[in-house]
Amino acid sequence: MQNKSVSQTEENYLKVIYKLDEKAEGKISTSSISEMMGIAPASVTDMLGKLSDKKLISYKKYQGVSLTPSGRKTAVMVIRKHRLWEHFLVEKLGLSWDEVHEIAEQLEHIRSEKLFDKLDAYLKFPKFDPHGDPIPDSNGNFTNTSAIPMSSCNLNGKYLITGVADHSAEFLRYLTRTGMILGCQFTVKEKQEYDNSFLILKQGTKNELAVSNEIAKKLLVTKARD
Amino acid sequence: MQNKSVSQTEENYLKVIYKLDEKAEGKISTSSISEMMGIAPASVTDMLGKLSDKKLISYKKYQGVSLTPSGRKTAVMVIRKHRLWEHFLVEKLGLSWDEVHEIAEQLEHIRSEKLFDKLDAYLKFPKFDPHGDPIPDSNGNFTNTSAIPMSSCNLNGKYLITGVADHSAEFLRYLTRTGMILGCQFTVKEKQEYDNSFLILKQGTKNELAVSNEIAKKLLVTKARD
DNA sequence: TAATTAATTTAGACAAATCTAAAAATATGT
DNA sequence: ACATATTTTTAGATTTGTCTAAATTAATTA
Repeated sequence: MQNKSVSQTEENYLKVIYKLDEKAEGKISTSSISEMMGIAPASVTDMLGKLSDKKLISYKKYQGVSLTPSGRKTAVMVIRKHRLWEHFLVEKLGLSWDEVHEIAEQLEHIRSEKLFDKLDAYLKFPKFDPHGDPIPDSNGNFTNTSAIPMSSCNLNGKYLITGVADHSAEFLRYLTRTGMILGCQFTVKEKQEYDNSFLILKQGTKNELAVSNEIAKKLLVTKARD
Repeated sequence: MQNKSVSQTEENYLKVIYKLDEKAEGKISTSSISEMMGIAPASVTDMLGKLSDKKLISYKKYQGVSLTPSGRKTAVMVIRKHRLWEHFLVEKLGLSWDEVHEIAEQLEHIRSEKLFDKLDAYLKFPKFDPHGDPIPDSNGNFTNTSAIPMSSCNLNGKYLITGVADHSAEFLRYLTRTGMILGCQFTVKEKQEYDNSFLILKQGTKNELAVSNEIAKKLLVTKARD
């Protein structure tokens, strides 16, 4: 009953299933996986059979899939590697947060326990990646955060930007341009009724900044003490 | 006339062809590639056809192969990536020189110009990897060295260990155990006629060390000023 | 140089991961 | 609840990189 080896492709499927599970939008369907991966539904069905044979997912035809403990662990370890590399690329090599995802997609499949133990230590066991996503530790445990979407901030509340819900390069570059980067503190000055947009005042600045509801939904914040 | 994309597998073939070319043992044959890669000769023939179609090698049936400029460039860039990563793994992460090869074999296929520019700068543009092999710069130029095998050292000559001709983990661990690591300086005290072994005195030590011809052939040294 | 041996290539097959088109199962709407 | 629409699966094909066995070419040796 050995750990059968898991291919890169299989790792990618598990990662996507994990992410769909995390979103908790009910059943994980063949089509949702197909759509997220840009792969034909028939190909997904095929792979689900293989992952099921390897006991990485449980799968009944037409009924959607779920991760087994072993499949979940594999997925979490891929995510751990991805986020550790992203941290490295930004903090050590000085790449920007909008250009590390693609590179980390490649690096996340490197196989070497020891490498990742050493990398983790070298980076001082970071808890979060450059987008504010938690980095699971070597046992697969995540740090819990109480981040909420900016769209649910209270008037006059003081918050800290701690994450993003949209990882696209375009969105990240928009945030960089407007100075809404991780760690930035702000106070909600106004909440517009008609379009749910905000006027915020960033700490250390003078001019208020308008933030649309679209943007606010994609920004994750935590309450700062006033 | 675009750069067609080169698969990981193709990169590995080009790297092996490059290394066989470097050894300059005459014609690069199907069987030498087969042997070095542990892949059946028939499979190699097949791949040579593909590489030839892509103009990465020139290949006439039964006549052996040689790299085209484009194939050589690809090979050199793979070697550059491999050696940069090895340097990183040893100097930054603290892995030992006998355990980095396998990991670098995976890392050498990561695609991102920018990553390697940044990594190179981060490592301060190293000229040599942990085994003393030269790291080509971003234009593919190698630093020239005048290393010779230790087996051709002169009696009473003073030398510096600067490289290895055998990269196996076993050999590297043997060197580590006996303290014959890169940068170590020594003087040749005796040269045995009957077995071509040496007695050397390492700088800063008191006891002479016996080095068999087998070992001496696999150690690369440069003359030190006396 | 002719015969034998060795190296190389060809032919045909296979596994992994994908595709398209068609069939089957499930879900939806009046 | 039945007809229709959607989702999922099956079937069969394709590409890449590999294999073994057989055929062909080149090299060696008697």
